[in-house]
Amino acid sequence: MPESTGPLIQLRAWLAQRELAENDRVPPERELCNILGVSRGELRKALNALEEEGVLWRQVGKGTFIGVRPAEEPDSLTAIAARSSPRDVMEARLKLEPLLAFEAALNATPSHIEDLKLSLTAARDARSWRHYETGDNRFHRAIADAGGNTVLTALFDQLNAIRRTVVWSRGRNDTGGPPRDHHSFAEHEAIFRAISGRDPRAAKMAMFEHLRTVEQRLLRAPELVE
Amino acid sequence: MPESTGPLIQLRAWLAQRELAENDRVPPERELCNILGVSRGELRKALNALEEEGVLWRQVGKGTFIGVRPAEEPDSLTAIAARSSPRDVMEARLKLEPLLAFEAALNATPSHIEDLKLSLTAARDARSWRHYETGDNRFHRAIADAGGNTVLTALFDQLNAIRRTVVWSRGRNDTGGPPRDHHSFAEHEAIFRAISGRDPRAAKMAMFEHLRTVEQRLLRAPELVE
DNA sequence: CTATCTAACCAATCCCATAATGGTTAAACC
DNA sequence: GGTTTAACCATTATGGGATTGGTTAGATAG
Repeated sequence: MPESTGPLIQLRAWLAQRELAENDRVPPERELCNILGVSRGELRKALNALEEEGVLWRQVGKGTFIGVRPAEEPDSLTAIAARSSPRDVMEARLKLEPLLAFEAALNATPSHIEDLKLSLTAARDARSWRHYETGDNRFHRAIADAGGNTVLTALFDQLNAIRRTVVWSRGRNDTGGPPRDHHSFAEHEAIFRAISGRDPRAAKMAMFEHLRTVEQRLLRAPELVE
Repeated sequence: MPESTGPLIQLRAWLAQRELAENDRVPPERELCNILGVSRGELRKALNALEEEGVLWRQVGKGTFIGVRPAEEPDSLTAIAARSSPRDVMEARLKLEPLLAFEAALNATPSHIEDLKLSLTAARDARSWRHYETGDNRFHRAIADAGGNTVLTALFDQLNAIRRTVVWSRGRNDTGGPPRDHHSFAEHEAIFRAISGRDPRAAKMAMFEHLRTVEQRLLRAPELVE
C-alpha cells in the first residue's frame, strides 16, 4: 500500500489543517481514532513516526503535545544539598562569586550601586546575627543582580539556596549581634569600593579574599559561618 | 503574672518533654489548645515567640514544624528561561564552563577520562545532528562531573537545562549529520587532551576557545547552535 | 475599659477518590 | 499474518472535602 493513503498521511493532513502552535495539545488517541476513522493501533504507529521526527511528544497520563519535549527539571535543591558538603558549597562560592563581582563592576547601574550601599549599612547596623545575615545575603545577591545577566543571577540564587540548606543546622546562639569590627565589614566595603569604582579585577580579587576569610572561619569554627 | 506560669513556659515544657527532632511536626494549634488547656489566642502568642526565636516555623495549610524554615525553591527553569536571551546563556557558559574544565583537569579519575573518551567518539560518529547533540551534551556534562564538586555539577545542570529551553526553537533540519571536519571535533579533542594530561590552565583555555567559536557561530547563524 | 476567650471565617495546603491518558497485551477477526 | 477491538496497567490530572495557620468580630469576664 502506498503511504499516500496510510494513516500517517491522514494524520499529517489533519495536523496541518489545524494550525498547531508549539506546546499545543493534540486530542487524546481514543478521540483521534474516531476523528480519523482509524484503529488505535494504526494511529499509534503514525504517532510514533511523528514523535521520532520530533514534531510532537507524548507522556503517559498527560497527553500528546506539539513540539519538542521540554527539558526535565534538574534535581531538587534538597536532593543536591543532601549529597553536598559545606566544603563543596564553599568551593563553588569561591569559583562563582568572584566572577559575579567582576561582572558587577562592569555593568552595575547607579540603582544597583545604591542597593549595594543600603545592604552594606543594613548588615553593619544589624542588632542580631539574624538581621546581619539578611543584610549579608542581600549584599551578595545585589552583586549578582548588578552583573546584569539573568542566567548568572539564577545560578547564584541556586547556589545560595543550596548553601542555606547545607549549613542549615548551624545553631548559632543569637545573643547580641556581630561586633563592630567583624571581619566582613571591611571586606564588604572593599568589594563595594571596587564595584562602584568600576574596577572589575579589584572587585574579583576583593570578593575572592573575602570568601577566603569566610572559608578560614568556617574551617576553624563550623558554627560561625560568616 | 510571672512568666513561669504563662503559656509560653507551659509550651516550652511540653516541647521539651517530647524529644523533638529537626523537621518534626508539632500538633495543630486546635489540638495543642486542648492538650495544654490554653486558649488559642494565648497559645498563638507563645508560638509566635518560639517562631521568632527560630525554634519552629509555621505555614498556613501545612502545619507547625521544629527547626528553621527550609529555603524556598528558586524560580523554575521555564521562568528563568523566559526572561533570558541566548546571549545571556552563552555568556554564562563562557564564564562557568572553563572553570569546570580547570577543575576536571585537577580531579578527574580514570573512570571520568574514559567517559569523556566515549562521549567524544559518540559525537564524532553521530549519524544525525540529534545524535551529535546527545554526545556533545554528554561530553560537557562529563567534564562538569569530573570536577568532583557536586554543587558545581548541579549548577552546570541548571545552566544546561536553561540553555536547552532557551534555544528550544532552533528548528535545525535534521538531514545528514555533522561533517567530518566540524569545528567542534578538534576543539573537543584539545579539551580532552588537556584534561587527561592534567593541565588545568590548558583545559580552561581550550574550553574558552571552544565556546568562543560556538558563540561566533551562534551570532552568524542562530539556527546552528553548535 | 482592657484583656481574654470563643466562634466563625479565610486562604493555602493536603488528601483521597475518580477520571483521563499513553502504553501494553490478548483474544477475535478478517 | 496482520488488523481490530477490548480490556488492563502505570502515570498524571482533577476536583471536592478536610485540615491548618492566620484573622476578625462579638461575647465574656476582671
